[in-house]
Amino acid sequence: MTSDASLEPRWRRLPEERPRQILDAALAVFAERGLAASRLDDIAKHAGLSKGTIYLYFPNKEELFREVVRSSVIAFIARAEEFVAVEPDPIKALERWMDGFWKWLRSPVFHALNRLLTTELSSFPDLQAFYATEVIERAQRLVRGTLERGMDSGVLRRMDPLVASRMLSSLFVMHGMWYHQRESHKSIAHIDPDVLFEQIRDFYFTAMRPDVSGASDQR
Amino acid sequence: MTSDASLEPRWRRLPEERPRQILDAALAVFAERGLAASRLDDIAKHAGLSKGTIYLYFPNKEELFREVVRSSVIAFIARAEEFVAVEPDPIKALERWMDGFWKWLRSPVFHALNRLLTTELSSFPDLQAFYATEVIERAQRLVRGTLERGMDSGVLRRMDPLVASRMLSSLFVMHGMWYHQRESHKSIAHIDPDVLFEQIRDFYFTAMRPDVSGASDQR
DNA sequence: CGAGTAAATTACTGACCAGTCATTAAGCAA
DNA sequence: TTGCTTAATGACTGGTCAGTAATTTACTCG
Repeated sequence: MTSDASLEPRWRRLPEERPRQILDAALAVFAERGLAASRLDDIAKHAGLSKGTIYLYFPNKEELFREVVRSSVIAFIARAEEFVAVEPDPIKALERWMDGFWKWLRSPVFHALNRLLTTELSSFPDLQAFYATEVIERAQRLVRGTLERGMDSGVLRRMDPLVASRMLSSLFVMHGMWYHQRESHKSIAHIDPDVLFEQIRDFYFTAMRPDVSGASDQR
Repeated sequence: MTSDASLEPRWRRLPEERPRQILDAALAVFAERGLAASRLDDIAKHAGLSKGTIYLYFPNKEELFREVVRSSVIAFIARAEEFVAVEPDPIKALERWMDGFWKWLRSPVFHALNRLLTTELSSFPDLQAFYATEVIERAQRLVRGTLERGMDSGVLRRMDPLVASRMLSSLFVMHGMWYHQRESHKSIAHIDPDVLFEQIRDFYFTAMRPDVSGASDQR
């Protein structure tokens, strides 16, 4: 309409930014419709590009998917590392982990990634292996270490730390998933996320409180 | 080859059994590939039929999917009802519920249904509503009642029973999901399901054991 | 400014698959 | 056995979409 608008180029050359844009758009679209139902044209439109452009940066749909998962998983690891405070008090360290974890679980990226992983991962053994070692085992090792410190110092009851870490994850991850499905989980829908967090945290620490006999320090 | 074989009809008329056969096959195929990636030809082959036959019993793919979910969910409810023992002792009642629930969670049907629900449910508001009221709320009400009885009689610590039931479900459902993803969850892979069950049950009951101080008031 | 090149677009093709329908065959009844 | 009903088949069609390639457009540098 105006001369300003007519001087604007229809599109710009941004080879540096394209991969990131495409991956972000692809994650969103894949998460909503699944791998098979996602059309490359939709991803392109979502990224404000044309389909052909995607093929300049990724060889095909499947490889784009691989890269989406890989990059998201790596982002998760990076973030997980942040949660791990260099905190001598194991209870405080756990609380910081829980807090960071809960924030992550409520993010759209977790929701998207989780949906993709639960459905498509079995078709991609390489991604599955990557996820198993680089996310699950790594995160578990991290939490387990803190839990062991808590048990050694007597602020947590003694039990298999691997089991203890699995229980912790169960509670948080499941609530994270429900949080994103509030439509079907009405009992969660109206509860403030922070309250939800406290419920989970308190429940866990109650389960882990030291045995009756040594009632020295309680949190 | 033999006269016996040549006398066998190429196919049989079984109008009574077809719908069930098709639904079973469809659940299996949908669960493995998702709605969009599942080909009607595959479902037909899986059921030992031709594609055309499916269209004699279901108007289209989407409606077949709806019916698959509906019938599976109804089967779940029926089964859930079985778990609820008419057991006066709330602890024993809970244990029976846990046992039945854990068996169900480990079944292929749960795995299939769960995958479908997490991915496709958002596109089917009617199914979502059905699932919310007929499964989640109903099951929750059931467990909550038993928990309340346990709290009243003093064998369980007092807390919001709705929260207590959510925590119970979290632990079991999440472990159920991991059980079906043992490939990615190596720490679970080598553990006997019964041991896993005991770990979850014990953890939960420890979390719910009555407070240290007031071990007196029993009714 | 052009001329060159790299980025992005768009129109196209071939494969795939949901849904249809004309044909075949099973089973039944007389 | 024959003829009728209807279950079941499978070849076919039309639309959709991944991937390609010819073309256009933005940018750069002499």
